[in-house]
Amino acid sequence: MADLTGTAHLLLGMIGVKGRRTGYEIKRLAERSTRFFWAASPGQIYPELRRLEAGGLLTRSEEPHGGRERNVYSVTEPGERALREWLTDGSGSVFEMRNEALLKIFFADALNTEEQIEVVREMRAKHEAILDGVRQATPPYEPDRKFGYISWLYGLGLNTWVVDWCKQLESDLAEGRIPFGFEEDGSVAARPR
Amino acid sequence: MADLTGTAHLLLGMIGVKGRRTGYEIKRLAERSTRFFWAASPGQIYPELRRLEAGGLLTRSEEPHGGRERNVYSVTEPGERALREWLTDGSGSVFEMRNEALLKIFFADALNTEEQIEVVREMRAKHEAILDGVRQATPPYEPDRKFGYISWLYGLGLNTWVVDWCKQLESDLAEGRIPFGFEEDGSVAARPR
DNA sequence: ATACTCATGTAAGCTGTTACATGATTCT
DNA sequence: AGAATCATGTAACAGCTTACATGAGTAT
Repeated sequence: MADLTGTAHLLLGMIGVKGRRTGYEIKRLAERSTRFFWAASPGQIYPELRRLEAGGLLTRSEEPHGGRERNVYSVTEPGERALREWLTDGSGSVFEMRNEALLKIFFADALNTEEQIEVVREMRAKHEAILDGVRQATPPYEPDRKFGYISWLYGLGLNTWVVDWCKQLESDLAEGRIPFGFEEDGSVAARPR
Repeated sequence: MADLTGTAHLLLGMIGVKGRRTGYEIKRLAERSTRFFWAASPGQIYPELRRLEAGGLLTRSEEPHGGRERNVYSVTEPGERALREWLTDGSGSVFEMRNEALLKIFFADALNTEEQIEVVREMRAKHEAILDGVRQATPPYEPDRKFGYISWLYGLGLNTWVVDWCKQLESDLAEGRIPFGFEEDGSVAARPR
């Protein structure tokens, strides 16, 4: 089977580590867990499940619920091997970020102080909203599945850090206490953080 | 002009806030500044500049350097308005993250302790590499452009936080000191971080 | 009866990347 | 002379999102 996409690894993991599942279940699971660091949309999930089935990494069993269609997927041996391989291959892993609010901050020299503060506030609001989402998605107690909880803690910690960073910057800007002063001699007087 | 893409805002900002520039200059600037939170590839930059010109937000002036083609772009009045509007519209801003190493951690229950630590180490290595890149891109002294420096500090701070988080988790795993214990009664004894 | 959730999927389109192509200039 | 950098661009493709379509079961 050719190179797997990000979504493929997500599906393989969800089914391989957490057990046999339908596309719908994975969709909901992803919405409340991996969404913040690895999003997956239904338009991607369903076709990818079929591809993985065609590639022999998953098997599908039709288990209708009444007259309602339902496809439950399980991992095959090759699928399990592919999953383990991915988890342990030490490959240079993808890390990407798109932060529009930070891009605005990058260009904020063009704004007055009021507006600058507003941009930072906007960024903080964004991450506070994410924090709300993370908190609502507190994982259930599963002693043999600690790593769901660990990555949840990451989301909590990271976004809290960002919110604090914004607060600090907001107050620095509001009180004219410019964060790190540029000295007359050209040196940068970095404020310890 | 229709809704602007992310790249369009980047270009508008680079030219509008930092002054008239060629596509090549923007490409290099983005590589050492916005890359970490808003990437842009040449295959996107050049066509988008042309689109913005066609839309009347930029003007192009041909200024060949010897026999070497060179297009310098400046912001028009509508372009400046569009830039200001974007910077101050308080729109719900994009924040996206794709963190493959964290996805592996999410599924790490399927691994043994050795392998789990290795996955975390991988994640740390990634962010240490990013930190190197950020440090090498230390912005120059520009007293009237503090916000380039501020967003640089963000990159420094954020990635340092992640590296520390990984270190903590690694040692917790290595010393069998499992981070936050699940108690017999089902409660979670969260270790303060 | 109605709305919501379960459940699966497709089609169109957007955004972006990678790889390639071209050619001039400058540095070593 | 050769390598690196300046400079612009295109073509193909990958990946993902949005919106739509369909229909059955369940709760109010």
